Amino acid sequence: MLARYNPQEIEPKWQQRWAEDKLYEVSDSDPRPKWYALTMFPYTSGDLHIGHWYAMAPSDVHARFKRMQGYNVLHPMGFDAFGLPAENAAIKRGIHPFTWTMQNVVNMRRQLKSIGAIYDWNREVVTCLPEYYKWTEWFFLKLYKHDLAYRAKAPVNWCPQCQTVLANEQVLEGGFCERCGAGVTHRDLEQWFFRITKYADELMQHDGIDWPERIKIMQRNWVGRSEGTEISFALDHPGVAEKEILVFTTRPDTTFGVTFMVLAPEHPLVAKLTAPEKKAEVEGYIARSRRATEIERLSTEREKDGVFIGAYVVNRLNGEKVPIWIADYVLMSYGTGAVMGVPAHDERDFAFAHRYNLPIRVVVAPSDWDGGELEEAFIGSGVMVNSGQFDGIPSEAGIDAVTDFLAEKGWGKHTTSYRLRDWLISRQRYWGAPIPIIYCEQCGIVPVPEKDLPVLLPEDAEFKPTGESPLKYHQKFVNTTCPKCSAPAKRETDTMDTFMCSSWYFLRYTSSECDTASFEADRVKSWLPVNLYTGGAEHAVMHLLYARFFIKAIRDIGLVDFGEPFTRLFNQGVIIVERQKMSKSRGNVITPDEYVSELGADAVRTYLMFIGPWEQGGEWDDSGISGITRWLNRLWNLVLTGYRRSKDVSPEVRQNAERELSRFTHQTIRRVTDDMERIRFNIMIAALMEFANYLAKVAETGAVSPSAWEEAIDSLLRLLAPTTPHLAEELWQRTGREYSIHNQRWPQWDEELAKEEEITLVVQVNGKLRDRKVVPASITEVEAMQIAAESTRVQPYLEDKKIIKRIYVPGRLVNFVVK
RNA sequence: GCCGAAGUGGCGGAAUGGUAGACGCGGCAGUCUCAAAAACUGUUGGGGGGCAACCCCCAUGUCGGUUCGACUCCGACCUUCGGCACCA
Repeated sequence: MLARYNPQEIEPKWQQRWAEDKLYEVSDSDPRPKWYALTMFPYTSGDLHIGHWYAMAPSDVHARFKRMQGYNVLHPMGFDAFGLPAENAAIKRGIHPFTWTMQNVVNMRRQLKSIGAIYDWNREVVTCLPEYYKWTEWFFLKLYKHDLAYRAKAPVNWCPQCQTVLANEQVLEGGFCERCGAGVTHRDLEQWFFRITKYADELMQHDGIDWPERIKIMQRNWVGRSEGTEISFALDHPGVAEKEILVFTTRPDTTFGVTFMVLAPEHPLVAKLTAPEKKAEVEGYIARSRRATEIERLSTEREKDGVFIGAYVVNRLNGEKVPIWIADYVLMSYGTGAVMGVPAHDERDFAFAHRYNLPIRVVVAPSDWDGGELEEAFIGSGVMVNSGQFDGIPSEAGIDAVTDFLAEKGWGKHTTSYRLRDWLISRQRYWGAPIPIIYCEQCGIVPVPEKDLPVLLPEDAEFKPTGESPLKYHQKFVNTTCPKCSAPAKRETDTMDTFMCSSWYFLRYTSSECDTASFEADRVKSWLPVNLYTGGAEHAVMHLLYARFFIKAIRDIGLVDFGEPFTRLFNQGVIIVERQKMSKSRGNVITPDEYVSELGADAVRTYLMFIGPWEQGGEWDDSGISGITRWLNRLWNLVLTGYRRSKDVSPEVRQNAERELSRFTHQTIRRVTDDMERIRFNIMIAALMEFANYLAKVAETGAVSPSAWEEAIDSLLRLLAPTTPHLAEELWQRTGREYSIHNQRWPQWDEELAKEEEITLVVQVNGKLRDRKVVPASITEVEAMQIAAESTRVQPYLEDKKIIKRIYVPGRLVNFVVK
């Protein structure tokens, strides 16, 4: 009696054996070529959900595939452990963020082990441990020293009721505090930034890296480079030192059409320029705009409103007085925080001018223009009019002509502007890596000396529900002495954005036990850059852009010798539940644990890969998982039920059957290998299913020799090993093969053996399918044409018609175009 | 709103300019069984025709275009998903 497939028994057994044998321990000195397969590490949210499995299981399959191909594979795992939810747990449930996080780590590590992946746990990193964040702080000091970190004012969400800073996530739709419901406003704080904009141009380049086109496009749009002109408008206002306001425009050719100027409400000149009688209105408008989110402010659908502040600038090109307005569709963080209003040639300005009855002056004439008023903004090109000495010039040429003229006069210059802003890393929170800076009254900003790192998070911080950053009220933490002059001084109480922790964790995996450096240079040199980085598509822009910036920055500092951290990138799609992204706060989390304990890790791994293209993700639906379980059972029975050769098979039939078996085997190896390389897991599984179905038929007929059968089974098991590591190992052992299958080589295919002998030739008339003919693969064009023309199914469509064209696609079809 | 994707049987999907629906789920019929479950076998896009082997027409979100030929390329629109800088 054949034993039943029992994953509950074999999976723990092999996981234990592999661990005992240290099968997946990675050696740095292994002479084989290296392959670094990195999966984005999970945030320590508490439980591994099915979305995590969707990220981890397929990437493990690919890493195992590379391993069998003969690479020394590093496929590490760790935890992104700082962040907001830990602090929320502290406030809500009175549990310390460290305790909460480490409990989660323990649970998630256990869950991760159930996947049956090749993680080498000796290399695990946990970003909230001092031995890790010491080096996060160290990197901050490096960036600071090389002038890549600076302080500036920036707005934060502020709840006046709770007296606290809120994350965007904590602000409900309509701008209300999630905790108390009060209206959230923005408040400016002095904060730390990294100069990512210094690398804007380089970040737009993705030369030499194999990334999905859509991700590259998103990153380029995020950086948003735009060529234009900075124009100075003359300012002469009593009691104001500034003598100009700068604007950025991509359309200097329309400068003669300026009829107003718009400043961002946050613009520093607004307070100085506002006329006394306008003060109340302006301040009211500013207060309102401080409550709007950036998405709201930039929406092109929202009605543009604004307020005249009662002051003017002068357009130097024509000497005209131009009224200054403020409007919240202008952001302080883009360009110069000021735009010139050219209603005739910009849609937003047109709407704005209409609303407030501002003049609309045409300065670029549309080709069919009658000199009258415009129905809508004309944003195309034409001939310049009403533009002084530039009249008659085509507006495209006018862009340079006006810019050159302005530059000559010292009134402007060609410049490049970016949508990308510098990276704000300050967080007014406890649970993050402290920013290692000390403020001394005498010496100013003083970095913590490297020998004093890490700046430790105090364990006994208070998590008052209405407080600000707990560090701010922790006297022992705040009060220190200046490293330079030893006078009493205060520590920075903000911590770092967690994207900082995740910008270098992949370096740490190479040297996780090293306590004398952030990483060992020779180990990073041999492992990095990462060969294949996989993770959620939700990280397409921010994390991936920050990590690229970080590596470029430390390359220029001289710490690494490469500029791109991830050679190949693959973003899997998002698993959604009830049409929404899975998240604890939405309460729609699907845990894999029950599936794993009931059906086994191999079944869950396989199912997740089978449900569709990995990059697409999709709605979670477990209705098909039984198909995978059935298939694994069939594989078990197929391999373990002894093969019986049929006696009444002629030598000729046997020879044909064996040739066909070998062809199918080699075609399958080719398909599976190709699908693995191209990360097309769903059709890879389908190919394996087809192979297994075919083998079942072969077993039924018994037409091939036992040795031919064994050869096919051998290939099948090797092809299965990455996807179903436990099942493959068990079957490998039960069929008397040498432990471990995971140290075996990936099978090779022979192109000759895989070759088809026959093809189906499709015959079309005017592109419509009319017949199919099975013909030898070696058929010539002349033969194919003849067979096609002679087809009795095709003939009726050719009668009384003239063939005007014959199309032949070798190995595929013949198409007669008739009239 | 802006940026990036996706839309194909009852369902997940396959087909990357050349046979639409591979593979799987579900359904239906059968085998086994006292019965059921499991397992196995067959069948399964819609409509029409034929006793039958089969044949014809329609069909890839909507509308239009390019091409001998379009799920695939181009344009417009609709719907859904991801991101929008403090969730990570």
